[in-house]
Amino acid sequence: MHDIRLLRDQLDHLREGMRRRGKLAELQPLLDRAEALERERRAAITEVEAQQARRNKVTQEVAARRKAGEDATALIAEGRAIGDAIGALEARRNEADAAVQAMLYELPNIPLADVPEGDESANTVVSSWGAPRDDGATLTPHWDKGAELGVLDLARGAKISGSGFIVYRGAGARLVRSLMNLMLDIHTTEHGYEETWVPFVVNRASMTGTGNFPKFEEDAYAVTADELFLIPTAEVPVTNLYRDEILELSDLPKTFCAYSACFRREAGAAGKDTRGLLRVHQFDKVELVRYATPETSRQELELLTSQAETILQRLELPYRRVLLAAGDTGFSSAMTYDLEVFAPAVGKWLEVSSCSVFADFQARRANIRYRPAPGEKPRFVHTLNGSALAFSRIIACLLEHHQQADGSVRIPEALQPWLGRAVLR
RNA sequence: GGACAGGUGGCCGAGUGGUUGAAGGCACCGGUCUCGAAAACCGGCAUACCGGCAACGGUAUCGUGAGUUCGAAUCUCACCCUGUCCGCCA
Repeated sequence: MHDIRLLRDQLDHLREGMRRRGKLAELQPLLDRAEALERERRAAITEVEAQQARRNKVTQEVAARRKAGEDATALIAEGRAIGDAIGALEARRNEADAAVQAMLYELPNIPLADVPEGDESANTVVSSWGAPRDDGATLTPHWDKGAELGVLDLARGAKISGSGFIVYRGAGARLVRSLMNLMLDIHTTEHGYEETWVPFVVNRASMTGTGNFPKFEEDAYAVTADELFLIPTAEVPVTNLYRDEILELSDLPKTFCAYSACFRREAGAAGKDTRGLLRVHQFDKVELVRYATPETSRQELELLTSQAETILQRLELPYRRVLLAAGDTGFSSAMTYDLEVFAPAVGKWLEVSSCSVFADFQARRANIRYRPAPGEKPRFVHTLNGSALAFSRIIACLLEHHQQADGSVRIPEALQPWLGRAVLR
């Protein structure tokens, strides 16, 4: 969420950010209305407070007269009249305030200066590692290979839950557990992250804090009886760990990693790249989250992304780093790198990680602050997060990229101690 | 799920209708003292918003929301959370 003051002081900046996202035409009317409402809101506040000040004076005078044993009937009547007037004014103020808030919740973050403007066609490959296989036509797609090896059981997943819910079996199930161990161990021992284990359902305030709600509520599975929501990513519970808290400067950067299952309804995505493990309703992921100062957050995005890349290198999967253009950058994000791995049999680059810096967009929503120095006013932290990594697409890529001529699948060395074998056959 | 008890400032804690934004203590910041520190003493010390170039003025905030009242931390209702006991349970 944006600082409401942007609507008064930096409307041009806000407008320019929306333009670079390619959203100005769509959002211009909203911005105009928000700007007008914000003025109305302030006028209403001023009026309400003036009447409240009047009432406070009258009230105090009543007290004084009572104490002196004098009559206060007239004053009490006046107070009653003021009270009625305040009621009406307050309603007007609350209405304007709620309307402005609602609009602010609908405005995406402003992209950083080094984010290219335009839609996804302006996404830029900034680096790459390893060589994608060019013999994809001779390879078996992961959904067939997984079934053949007995590690994937898509049909039974669909039976017990629905399409997009995956059953891993045997070495496949152990592969999930192995990936979790590998990733968490690297991030805790080599990258210094604190390991956390967090709830997979959260309340509305948490979903709002990270920017998932209210705009994207339909993307989440809800436990309606308790008004709880299945997390789409561990980013939600972990970023909200310090919601409504004030950190010390010495606490920063604060860094967490967490495994979680991730739940996404994928409403509206039906039929699009949904084969096999490409797009599923429930998947597993290890997530990295950082709380940073505004001064270091941009640089920490580079660090975070490189830490995610470490995992891909250990898994010996060729990948590329893509800087998302403004129009393709997520709602809450100020700048995002996607990591994509080539799945040769599918013939596509699969997004296996998305690393973002949110500036103070999430921190303002979630009210996460830090004190720059003792006695100084708290400021909003900057938040970052990135998948490192999402398992399902990694498993798809492992099954395809590491396929051998005899139909077996080679297990990268880093994974072997956890999986207890060097080959799936 | 049931029965009690409770939610007050960074922390502890007083406060049951009228200068209480809130006593007192701790912590923190500045000063005196000291070679320096501790102790002692003096002073300061919430947040957000509105108006104002500023000085400053105003408003709100005692778990959350609604209500009663001229006036609510104090009274009423609903909800949330915490603790204890009981029940249930991996």
